[in-house]
Amino acid sequence: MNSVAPEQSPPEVRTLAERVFHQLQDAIVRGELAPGSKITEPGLSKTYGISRGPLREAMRRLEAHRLIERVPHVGARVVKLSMKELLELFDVREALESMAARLAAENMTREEIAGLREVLSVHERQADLQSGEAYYQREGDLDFHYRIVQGSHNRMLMTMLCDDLYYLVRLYRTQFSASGTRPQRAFVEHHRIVDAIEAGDAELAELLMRRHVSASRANVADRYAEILKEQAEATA
Amino acid sequence: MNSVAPEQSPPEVRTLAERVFHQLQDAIVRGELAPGSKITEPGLSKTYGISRGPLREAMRRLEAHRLIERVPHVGARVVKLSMKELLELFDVREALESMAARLAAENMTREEIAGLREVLSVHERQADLQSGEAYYQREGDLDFHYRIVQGSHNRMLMTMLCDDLYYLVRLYRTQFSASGTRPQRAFVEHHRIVDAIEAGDAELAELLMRRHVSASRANVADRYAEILKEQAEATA
DNA sequence: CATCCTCCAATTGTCGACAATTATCATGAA
DNA sequence: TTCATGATAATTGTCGACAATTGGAGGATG
Repeated sequence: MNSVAPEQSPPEVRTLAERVFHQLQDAIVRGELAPGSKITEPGLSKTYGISRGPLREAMRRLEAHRLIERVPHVGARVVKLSMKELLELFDVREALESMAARLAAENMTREEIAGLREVLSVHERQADLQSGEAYYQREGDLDFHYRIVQGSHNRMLMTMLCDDLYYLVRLYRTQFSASGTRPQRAFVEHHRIVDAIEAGDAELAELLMRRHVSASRANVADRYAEILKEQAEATA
Repeated sequence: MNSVAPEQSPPEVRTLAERVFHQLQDAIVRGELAPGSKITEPGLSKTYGISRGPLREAMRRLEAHRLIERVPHVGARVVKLSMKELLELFDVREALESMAARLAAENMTREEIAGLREVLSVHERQADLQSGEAYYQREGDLDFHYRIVQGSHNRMLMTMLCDDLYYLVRLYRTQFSASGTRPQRAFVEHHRIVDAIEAGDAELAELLMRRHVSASRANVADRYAEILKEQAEATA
């Protein structure tokens, strides 16, 4: 057991359209389909060996999940996150995930909390390993957030975060090749959040999660400012 | 000018699939398609005079917007909100709209604030009219929330709330025939929120919006508890 | 040389037909 | 009567072909 990425219970692949939807979703998030690149229906149709009917339905779902952008009679492109949009994403995450933490503190079962602690200990072991493997850390980070959202017992929140926003988060990580968020500091923050949840302190859990996401956002913004500065100096 | 319901800038009706999507969206929100009723593709295809291709794409969009629920090889039904799901919706709104109010306090322009005050004054005039017209009050309430979300200048938030959640809110209002939210109290709360936004007090705006949505949620929950109680007495 | 127009290839939008799956209902047995 | 069972009708999933729209190449014109 212990797959890093949380597995969907029913992968829902009973139809061609759903299968190709998941395949495309994966390809986009992994960066196999370059951000901003145009995707044509005949092209994908041949690549995946299906007709355009189911393909178009898959694309409609991708569009709804904000992974591609379509213009009528023109075509579709893989979404390309700007820094502005990335910061917007963080604001939305801050709002939703802090609410999730609050609800988790109120609703999580003992078993769920135990599972959450298990995730934490796995992360610590990885941190001890001096992991240069940023990938697993990143996925592990998402795993942590996943479980808290699940613990909120709010299906609407779960859908919004796990089915929609987290794919965008993954996409951002590949697009910006974002290696680092301060792992050690994040670990501490994760621990404190779990402590608050276990204590049933909803307000504190909410506040800590909010700071956690906000700090992550600030980190990204700072890194971006640095990059801009370096570029300016390079051209000068 | 001054349409109560905010008009989308480009109604995006360049294709059959989009037109029928909006038509169906409207029909569902208005209750013309009964909640929980099954909708078949041949049926709608004949009703709207289009083939099943574009219709299926429209249905995929409706599914993504949570207005219908589909099961592979079985069919689709108009969504029927349970009280549990309705309360979940309020939690999500509380998280997102309080964030929107905070951002609005930081980013709204003078013109936007003026427009917001205009909305308030329209509501007051309606309130003076002893309006039994709950409908306009409800739409006016959404208009108020719309403008604040717009004022956040966060496109992702705008899409989530205006394009997705607010249709569910409308749907709930028809399904539960929810006439009343404490209009007079809501007006006062609206005013205080605008005051905070105009003062640029992000924290206060956020807090007030949060309380506003939370109070609305509590109101719904109380009404529901009453109904349950009445039903229990009726059967007894 | 720049600008506009025309035509053409490619892509998207739409349609009707066929295949696969499911729900219904009638039939019969316990 | 009730339950299992199988045929049948209806609905969903998929496909290929045709129509409509777009973007660009190429040439004509100022």
